[in-house]
Amino acid sequence: MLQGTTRDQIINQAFQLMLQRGLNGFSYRDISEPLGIKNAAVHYYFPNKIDLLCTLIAENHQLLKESTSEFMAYGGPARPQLEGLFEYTLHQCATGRPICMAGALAIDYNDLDEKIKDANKRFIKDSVNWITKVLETGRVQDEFSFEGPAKQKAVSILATIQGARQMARFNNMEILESVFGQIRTDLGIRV
Amino acid sequence: MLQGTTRDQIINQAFQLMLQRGLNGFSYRDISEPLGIKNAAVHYYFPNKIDLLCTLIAENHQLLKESTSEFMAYGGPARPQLEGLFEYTLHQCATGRPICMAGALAIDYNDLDEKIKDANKRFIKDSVNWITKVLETGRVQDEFSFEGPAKQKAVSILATIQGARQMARFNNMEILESVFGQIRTDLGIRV
DNA sequence: GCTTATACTTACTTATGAGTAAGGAAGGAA
DNA sequence: TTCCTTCCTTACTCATAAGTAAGTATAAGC
Repeated sequence: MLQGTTRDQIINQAFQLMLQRGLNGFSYRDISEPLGIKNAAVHYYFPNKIDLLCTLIAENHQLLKESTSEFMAYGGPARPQLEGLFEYTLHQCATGRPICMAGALAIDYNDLDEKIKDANKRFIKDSVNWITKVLETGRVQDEFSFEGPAKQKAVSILATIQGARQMARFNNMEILESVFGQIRTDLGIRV
Repeated sequence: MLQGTTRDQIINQAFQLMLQRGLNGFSYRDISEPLGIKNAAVHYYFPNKIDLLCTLIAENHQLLKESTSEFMAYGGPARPQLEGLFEYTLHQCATGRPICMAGALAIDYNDLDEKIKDANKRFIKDSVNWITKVLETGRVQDEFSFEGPAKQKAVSILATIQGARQMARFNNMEILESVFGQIRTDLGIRV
Protein backbone atom coordinates (compact mmCIF):
# COMPACT_ATOMS: atom_id res chain seq x y z
CA MET A 1 0.00 0.00 0.00
CA LEU A 2 2.27 2.75 1.29
CA GLN A 3 5.87 3.04 0.26
CA GLY A 4 9.08 3.18 2.21
CA THR A 5 10.06 2.02 5.64
CA THR A 6 7.77 2.54 8.60
CA ARG A 7 9.99 5.42 9.66
CA ASP A 8 9.65 7.08 6.26
CA GLN A 9 5.91 6.61 6.29
CA ILE A 10 5.70 8.19 9.74
CA ILE A 11 7.73 11.20 8.60
CA ASN A 12 5.63 11.57 5.50
CA GLN A 13 2.35 11.39 7.38
CA ALA A 14 3.54 13.70 10.15
CA PHE A 15 4.87 16.19 7.61
CA GLN A 16 1.50 16.35 5.92
CA LEU A 17 -0.34 16.75 9.24
CA MET A 18 2.07 19.41 10.45
CA LEU A 19 1.54 21.55 7.36
CA GLN A 20 -2.21 21.06 7.46
CA ARG A 21 -2.97 21.54 11.15
CA GLY A 22 0.14 22.78 12.93
CA LEU A 23 2.00 21.19 15.82
CA ASN A 24 -0.91 21.23 18.26
CA GLY A 25 -3.39 20.10 15.66
CA PHE A 26 -2.47 16.45 15.38
CA SER A 27 -1.70 13.54 17.69
CA TYR A 28 0.48 10.45 17.52
CA ARG A 29 -2.69 8.49 16.77
CA ASP A 30 -3.38 10.71 13.77
CA ILE A 31 -0.04 9.59 12.44
CA SER A 32 -0.20 5.90 13.33
CA GLU A 33 -3.78 5.03 12.43
CA PRO A 34 -3.64 5.66 8.68
CA LEU A 35 -0.43 3.61 8.59
CA GLY A 36 -2.08 0.69 10.35
CA ILE A 37 0.27 0.80 13.32
CA LYS A 38 -0.10 1.79 16.97
CA ASN A 39 0.85 5.15 18.41
CA ALA A 40 3.56 3.52 20.54
CA ALA A 41 5.30 2.58 17.30
CA VAL A 42 5.65 6.27 16.49
CA HIS A 43 7.13 6.84 19.95
CA TYR A 44 9.61 4.07 19.19
CA TYR A 45 11.07 6.09 16.32
CA PHE A 46 10.45 9.54 17.77
CA PRO A 47 10.30 9.45 21.59
CA ASN A 48 8.64 12.85 21.81
CA LYS A 49 7.11 15.46 19.58
CA ILE A 50 10.20 17.64 19.66
CA ASP A 51 12.29 14.83 18.18
CA LEU A 52 9.69 14.38 15.51
CA LEU A 53 9.51 18.08 14.76
CA CYS A 54 13.30 18.30 14.46
CA THR A 55 13.23 15.60 11.82
CA LEU A 56 10.37 17.30 9.98
CA ILE A 57 12.25 20.59 9.84
CA ALA A 58 15.35 18.83 8.57
CA GLU A 59 13.16 17.05 6.02
CA ASN A 60 11.67 20.34 4.92
CA HIS A 61 15.07 21.95 4.63
CA GLN A 62 16.33 19.00 2.62
CA LEU A 63 13.33 19.15 0.30
CA LEU A 64 13.99 22.77 -0.55
CA LYS A 65 17.69 22.13 -1.00
CA GLU A 66 16.98 19.31 -3.44
CA SER A 67 14.55 21.48 -5.34
CA THR A 68 17.00 24.32 -5.66
CA SER A 69 20.41 22.67 -5.79
CA GLU A 70 20.31 22.20 -9.53
CA PHE A 71 19.77 25.94 -9.86
CA MET A 72 22.39 26.83 -7.28
CA ALA A 73 25.04 24.81 -9.08
CA TYR A 74 25.27 26.53 -12.43
CA GLY A 75 25.00 30.23 -13.03
CA GLY A 76 22.40 30.08 -15.78
CA PRO A 77 19.34 32.29 -16.24
CA ALA A 78 17.54 33.48 -13.11
CA ARG A 79 14.00 33.49 -14.41
CA PRO A 80 13.53 29.69 -14.45
CA GLN A 81 14.87 29.61 -10.90
CA LEU A 82 12.17 31.98 -9.78
CA GLU A 83 9.59 29.98 -11.69
CA GLY A 84 10.95 26.88 -10.02
CA LEU A 85 10.15 28.38 -6.64
CA PHE A 86 6.61 29.16 -7.79
CA GLU A 87 6.14 25.64 -9.13
CA TYR A 88 7.58 24.15 -5.97
CA THR A 89 5.06 26.14 -3.93
CA LEU A 90 2.13 25.12 -6.13
CA HIS A 91 3.23 21.51 -5.98
CA GLN A 92 3.41 21.59 -2.20
CA CYS A 93 -0.10 23.00 -1.99
CA ALA A 94 -1.44 20.52 -4.51
CA THR A 95 -0.02 17.58 -2.57
CA GLY A 96 -1.70 18.36 0.72
CA ARG A 97 0.70 20.88 2.23
CA PRO A 98 -1.29 24.07 2.11
CA ILE A 99 0.85 26.10 4.49
CA CYS A 100 4.63 26.26 4.77
CA MET A 101 6.71 25.02 7.69
CA ALA A 102 7.83 28.47 8.81
CA GLY A 103 4.24 29.66 8.81
CA ALA A 104 3.08 26.69 10.85
CA LEU A 105 5.91 27.06 13.35
CA ALA A 106 5.24 30.76 13.87
CA ILE A 107 1.98 29.87 15.64
CA ASP A 108 3.65 27.40 17.97
CA TYR A 109 6.52 29.77 18.70
CA ASN A 110 5.95 29.77 22.47
CA ASP A 111 6.18 25.97 22.75
CA LEU A 112 9.36 25.64 20.74
CA ASP A 113 12.73 25.07 22.34
CA GLU A 114 15.84 26.84 21.11
CA LYS A 115 16.94 23.87 19.01
CA ILE A 116 13.82 24.10 16.88
CA LYS A 117 13.92 27.87 16.65
CA ASP A 118 17.53 27.76 15.50
CA ALA A 119 16.78 25.12 12.88
CA ASN A 120 13.99 27.24 11.50
CA LYS A 121 16.13 30.35 11.53
CA ARG A 122 18.72 28.50 9.49
CA PHE A 123 16.04 27.42 7.05
CA ILE A 124 14.77 30.97 6.60
CA LYS A 125 18.32 32.27 6.25
CA ASP A 126 19.14 29.67 3.60
CA SER A 127 15.99 30.46 1.70
CA VAL A 128 16.64 34.19 1.82
CA ASN A 129 20.21 33.69 0.67
CA TRP A 130 19.16 31.55 -2.24
CA ILE A 131 16.51 33.97 -3.46
CA THR A 132 18.90 36.88 -2.96
CA LYS A 133 21.41 35.18 -5.23
CA VAL A 134 18.75 34.53 -7.86
CA LEU A 135 17.61 38.14 -7.73
CA GLU A 136 21.14 39.52 -7.97
CA THR A 137 21.93 37.25 -10.89
CA GLY A 138 18.69 38.23 -12.59
CA ARG A 139 19.37 41.92 -12.14
CA VAL A 140 22.90 41.68 -13.48
CA GLN A 141 21.67 39.69 -16.50
CA ASP A 142 18.84 42.17 -17.13
CA GLU A 143 16.14 39.58 -16.56
CA PHE A 144 14.77 41.42 -13.55
CA SER A 145 14.53 45.07 -12.76
CA PHE A 146 13.83 46.27 -9.23
CA GLU A 147 14.87 48.93 -6.77
CA GLY A 148 16.55 48.45 -3.40
CA PRO A 149 18.90 45.82 -2.00
CA ALA A 150 18.36 42.31 -3.36
CA LYS A 151 18.26 40.82 0.11
CA GLN A 152 15.45 43.09 1.21
CA LYS A 153 13.54 42.19 -1.91
CA ALA A 154 14.18 38.50 -1.22
CA VAL A 155 12.75 38.70 2.28
CA SER A 156 9.74 40.50 0.91
CA ILE A 157 9.11 37.85 -1.75
CA LEU A 158 9.36 34.99 0.73
CA ALA A 159 7.00 36.75 3.10
CA THR A 160 4.58 37.27 0.25
CA ILE A 161 4.57 33.62 -0.73
CA GLN A 162 4.18 32.52 2.89
CA GLY A 163 1.23 34.83 3.41
CA ALA A 164 -0.35 33.96 0.08
CA ARG A 165 -0.38 30.25 0.90
CA GLN A 166 -2.39 31.00 4.00
CA MET A 167 -4.76 33.39 2.30
CA ALA A 168 -5.32 30.83 -0.43
CA ARG A 169 -6.81 28.45 2.11
CA PHE A 170 -9.77 30.71 2.65
CA ASN A 171 -10.24 31.56 -0.97
CA ASN A 172 -8.78 29.42 -3.70
CA MET A 173 -5.50 28.47 -5.23
CA GLU A 174 -5.91 31.12 -7.91
CA ILE A 175 -4.82 33.65 -5.34
CA LEU A 176 -1.36 32.07 -5.54
CA GLU A 177 -1.18 32.50 -9.29
CA SER A 178 -2.34 36.07 -8.90
CA VAL A 179 0.33 36.83 -6.32
CA PHE A 180 3.03 35.19 -8.44
CA GLY A 181 1.85 37.40 -11.28
CA GLN A 182 2.31 40.48 -9.13
CA ILE A 183 5.79 39.38 -8.06
CA ARG A 184 6.73 38.99 -11.72
CA THR A 185 5.29 42.39 -12.54
CA ASP A 186 7.17 43.99 -9.65
CA LEU A 187 10.36 42.44 -11.04
CA GLY A 188 9.67 44.09 -14.36
CA ILE A 189 8.91 40.83 -16.12
CA ARG A 190 6.63 41.30 -19.10
CA VAL A 191 4.15 38.59 -20.04
CA MET B 1 -5.95 46.16 38.03
CA LEU B 2 -7.52 45.30 34.69
CA GLN B 3 -10.03 47.49 32.95
CA GLY B 4 -13.51 46.88 31.64
CA THR B 5 -16.15 44.34 32.41
CA THR B 6 -15.26 40.71 32.97
CA ARG B 7 -16.55 39.96 29.50
CA ASP B 8 -14.27 42.58 27.99
CA GLN B 9 -11.30 41.28 29.94
CA ILE B 10 -12.00 37.76 28.71
CA ILE B 11 -12.16 38.94 25.10
CA ASN B 12 -8.98 40.92 25.51
CA GLN B 13 -7.08 38.05 27.09
CA ALA B 14 -8.39 35.50 24.58
CA PHE B 15 -7.55 37.80 21.69
CA GLN B 16 -3.98 38.06 22.87
CA LEU B 17 -3.67 34.31 23.37
CA MET B 18 -5.24 33.54 20.00
CA LEU B 19 -2.73 35.73 18.15
CA GLN B 20 0.17 34.37 20.15
CA ARG B 21 -0.54 30.64 20.16
CA GLY B 22 -3.42 29.93 17.81
CA LEU B 23 -6.75 28.29 18.58
CA ASN B 24 -5.32 24.99 19.82
CA GLY B 25 -2.58 26.67 21.80
CA PHE B 26 -4.56 27.99 24.74
CA SER B 27 -7.23 26.77 27.14
CA TYR B 28 -10.07 28.33 29.07
CA ARG B 29 -7.82 28.24 32.11
CA ASP B 30 -5.19 30.26 30.27
CA ILE B 31 -7.84 32.93 29.86
CA SER B 32 -9.38 32.80 33.32
CA GLU B 33 -6.32 32.47 35.55
CA PRO B 34 -4.65 35.83 34.77
CA LEU B 35 -8.03 37.49 35.34
CA GLY B 36 -8.41 35.87 38.74
CA ILE B 37 -11.58 34.01 37.80
CA LYS B 38 -12.43 30.35 37.19
CA ASN B 39 -12.63 28.69 33.80
CA ALA B 40 -16.36 28.08 34.26
CA ALA B 41 -16.81 31.85 34.30
CA VAL B 42 -15.46 31.96 30.75
CA HIS B 43 -17.93 29.25 29.75
CA TYR B 44 -20.66 31.40 31.27
CA TYR B 45 -19.98 34.12 28.71
CA PHE B 46 -18.83 31.91 25.87
CA PRO B 47 -20.33 28.40 26.13
CA ASN B 48 -17.80 26.92 23.70
CA LYS B 49 -14.66 27.88 21.88
CA ILE B 50 -16.49 28.48 18.61
CA ASP B 51 -18.63 31.16 20.26
CA LEU B 52 -15.51 32.74 21.64
CA LEU B 53 -13.71 32.61 18.31
CA CYS B 54 -16.67 34.22 16.55
CA THR B 55 -16.49 37.13 18.94
CA LEU B 56 -12.73 37.42 18.50
CA ILE B 57 -13.05 37.59 14.72
CA ALA B 58 -15.75 40.22 15.01
CA GLU B 59 -13.50 42.10 17.43
CA ASN B 60 -10.60 41.89 15.01
CA HIS B 61 -12.74 43.09 12.13
CA GLN B 62 -14.05 45.97 14.23
CA LEU B 63 -10.52 46.93 15.24
CA LEU B 64 -9.39 47.25 11.63
CA LYS B 65 -12.52 49.14 10.68
CA GLU B 66 -11.93 51.65 13.44
CA SER B 67 -8.32 52.06 12.42
CA THR B 68 -9.21 52.68 8.79
CA SER B 69 -12.60 54.39 8.90
CA GLU B 70 -11.13 57.85 9.24
CA PHE B 71 -9.17 57.21 6.05
CA MET B 72 -12.12 55.66 4.24
CA ALA B 73 -14.31 58.68 4.95
CA TYR B 74 -12.52 61.43 3.09
CA GLY B 75 -10.72 61.17 -0.20
CA GLY B 76 -7.43 62.70 0.95
CA PRO B 77 -3.91 61.54 0.18
CA ALA B 78 -3.27 57.80 -0.05
CA ARG B 79 0.21 57.71 1.37
CA PRO B 80 -0.77 58.31 5.02
CA GLN B 81 -3.38 55.59 4.67
CA LEU B 82 -0.72 53.12 3.66
CA GLU B 83 1.49 54.31 6.48
CA GLY B 84 -1.48 53.93 8.79
CA LEU B 85 -1.64 50.24 7.88
CA PHE B 86 2.07 49.85 8.60
CA GLU B 87 1.73 51.59 11.94
CA TYR B 88 -1.31 49.54 12.82
CA THR B 89 0.67 46.37 12.13
CA LEU B 90 3.65 47.52 14.19
CA HIS B 91 1.36 48.52 17.03
CA GLN B 92 -0.33 45.09 17.00
CA CYS B 93 3.05 43.36 17.18
CA ALA B 94 4.28 45.68 19.90
CA THR B 95 1.23 45.00 22.06
CA GLY B 96 1.54 41.25 22.17
CA ARG B 97 -0.16 40.24 18.94
CA PRO B 98 2.71 38.99 16.83
CA ILE B 99 0.67 37.21 14.19
CA CYS B 100 -2.53 38.28 12.50
CA MET B 101 -5.92 36.62 12.87
CA ALA B 102 -6.07 35.33 9.31
CA GLY B 103 -2.64 33.79 9.70
CA ALA B 104 -3.59 32.10 12.96
CA LEU B 105 -6.85 30.78 11.53
CA ALA B 106 -5.16 29.33 8.46
CA ILE B 107 -3.49 26.73 10.67
CA ASP B 108 -6.73 25.69 12.32
CA TYR B 109 -8.58 25.61 9.01
CA ASN B 110 -9.65 21.97 9.39
CA ASP B 111 -11.33 22.55 12.76
CA LEU B 112 -13.31 25.60 11.70
CA ASP B 113 -16.97 25.50 10.87
CA GLU B 114 -18.44 27.40 7.95
CA LYS B 115 -19.57 30.30 10.11
CA ILE B 116 -15.99 31.06 11.11
CA LYS B 117 -14.61 30.55 7.62
CA ASP B 118 -17.19 32.92 6.21
CA ALA B 119 -16.43 35.56 8.83
CA ASN B 120 -12.76 35.38 7.99
CA LYS B 121 -13.44 35.51 4.26
CA ARG B 122 -15.43 38.67 4.83
CA PHE B 123 -12.57 40.13 6.82
CA ILE B 124 -10.05 39.37 4.10
CA LYS B 125 -12.39 40.72 1.43
CA ASP B 126 -12.93 43.95 3.36
CA SER B 127 -9.21 44.37 3.88
CA VAL B 128 -8.45 43.77 0.21
CA ASN B 129 -11.14 46.20 -0.85
CA TRP B 130 -9.85 48.89 1.43
CA ILE B 131 -6.24 48.54 0.27
CA THR B 132 -7.37 48.39 -3.34
CA LYS B 133 -9.15 51.70 -2.91
CA VAL B 134 -6.07 53.25 -1.31
CA LEU B 135 -3.86 52.00 -4.13
CA GLU B 136 -6.21 53.24 -6.84
CA THR B 137 -6.49 56.62 -5.20
CA GLY B 138 -2.73 56.79 -4.80
CA ARG B 139 -2.12 55.89 -8.42
CA VAL B 140 -4.60 58.44 -9.72
CA GLN B 141 -3.07 61.12 -7.54
CA ASP B 142 0.45 60.19 -8.64
CA GLU B 143 1.54 59.22 -5.14
CA PHE B 144 2.11 55.60 -6.13
CA SER B 145 3.29 54.07 -9.35
CA PHE B 146 2.85 50.37 -10.01
CA GLU B 147 1.93 47.97 -12.79
CA GLY B 148 -1.03 45.62 -12.94
CA PRO B 149 -4.53 45.71 -11.44
CA ALA B 150 -4.79 47.46 -8.07
CA LYS B 151 -6.69 44.56 -6.55
CA GLN B 152 -3.97 42.07 -7.43
CA LYS B 153 -1.41 44.41 -5.91
CA ALA B 154 -3.57 44.76 -2.79
CA VAL B 155 -3.76 41.00 -2.28
CA SER B 156 -0.02 40.80 -2.72
CA ILE B 157 0.65 43.52 -0.14
CA LEU B 158 -1.64 41.94 2.44
CA ALA B 159 -0.02 38.55 1.91
CA THR B 160 3.39 40.18 2.33
CA ILE B 161 2.47 41.79 5.64
CA GLN B 162 0.90 38.58 6.92
CA GLY B 163 3.99 36.56 6.04
CA ALA B 164 6.36 39.20 7.38
CA ARG B 165 4.70 39.20 10.79
CA GLN B 166 5.36 35.49 11.05
CA MET B 167 8.92 35.71 9.79
CA ALA B 168 9.59 38.49 12.26
CA ARG B 169 8.90 36.11 15.14
CA PHE B 170 11.98 34.11 14.31
CA ASN B 171 14.17 37.06 13.61
CA ASN B 172 13.30 40.50 14.88
CA MET B 173 10.85 43.27 14.32
CA GLU B 174 13.27 45.03 12.00
CA ILE B 175 12.23 42.58 9.33
CA LEU B 176 8.86 44.32 9.32
CA GLU B 177 10.41 47.73 8.72
CA SER B 178 12.52 46.23 5.97
CA VAL B 179 9.49 44.69 4.25
CA PHE B 180 7.52 47.93 4.55
CA GLY B 181 10.48 49.67 2.94
CA GLN B 182 10.33 47.26 0.02
CA ILE B 183 6.58 47.77 -0.38
CA ARG B 184 7.18 51.52 -0.54
CA THR B 185 9.95 51.05 -3.07
CA ASP B 186 7.76 48.79 -5.20
CA LEU B 187 5.11 51.51 -5.15
CA GLY B 188 7.64 53.96 -6.50
CA ILE B 189 7.83 55.91 -3.27
CA ARG B 190 11.14 57.69 -2.85
CA VAL B 191 12.60 58.20 0.59
C1' DG C 1 -39.41 40.06 53.13
C1' DC C 2 -39.63 37.34 49.04
C1' DT C 3 -38.50 36.58 44.32
C1' DT C 4 -35.80 36.82 40.37
C1' DA C 5 -31.88 37.70 37.39
C1' DT C 6 -27.02 38.23 37.02
C1' DA C 7 -22.53 36.71 37.65
C1' DC C 8 -20.12 33.91 39.10
C1' DT C 9 -17.73 29.28 41.99
C1' DT C 10 -17.28 24.42 43.27
C1' DA C 11 -16.93 20.22 41.85
C1' DC C 12 -17.43 17.14 38.79
C1' DT C 13 -17.47 14.18 34.00
C1' DT C 14 -15.64 12.79 29.91
C1' DA C 15 -12.36 12.62 26.42
C1' DT C 16 -8.07 12.86 24.54
C1' DG C 17 -3.26 13.06 24.16
C1' DA C 18 1.73 12.43 25.46
C1' DG C 19 4.51 9.24 27.08
C1' DT C 20 6.08 4.64 29.23
C1' DA C 21 6.89 -0.13 30.77
C1' DA C 22 6.82 -4.64 29.68
C1' DG C 23 6.34 -8.16 26.55
C1' DG C 24 6.36 -10.73 22.04
C1' DA C 25 7.64 -12.08 17.22
C1' DA C 26 11.12 -12.63 13.84
C1' DG C 27 15.57 -12.79 12.13
C1' DG C 28 20.66 -13.05 12.46
C1' DA C 29 24.84 -14.27 15.01
C1' DA C 30 27.47 -17.36 18.19
C1' DT D 1 19.97 -23.85 20.29
C1' DT D 2 20.39 -19.88 22.65
C1' DC D 3 21.05 -15.12 22.78
C1' DC D 4 20.63 -10.59 21.14
C1' DT D 5 18.75 -6.95 18.45
C1' DT D 6 15.15 -4.77 15.91
C1' DC D 7 10.56 -3.51 15.54
C1' DC D 8 6.87 -3.40 17.04
C1' DT D 9 2.04 -4.30 20.38
C1' DT D 10 -0.64 -4.34 24.64
C1' DA D 11 -1.91 -2.01 28.26
C1' DC D 12 -1.34 1.24 31.11
C1' DT D 13 -0.42 6.21 33.64
C1' DC D 14 -0.72 10.89 34.15
C1' DA D 15 -2.00 15.38 32.83
C1' DT D 16 -4.85 18.57 30.79
C1' DA D 17 -8.73 20.41 28.43
C1' DA D 18 -13.70 21.15 27.14
C1' DG D 19 -17.80 21.34 28.96
C1' DT D 20 -21.63 20.88 32.60
C1' DA D 21 -24.62 20.76 36.69
C1' DA D 22 -25.68 22.56 40.81
C1' DG D 23 -24.98 25.82 44.21
C1' DT D 24 -23.97 30.73 46.12
C1' DA D 25 -23.56 35.83 46.64
C1' DT D 26 -25.38 40.22 45.44
C1' DA D 27 -28.38 43.59 44.02
C1' DA D 28 -32.66 45.13 42.05
C1' DG D 29 -37.72 44.84 41.74
C1' DC D 30 -42.15 44.16 43.79
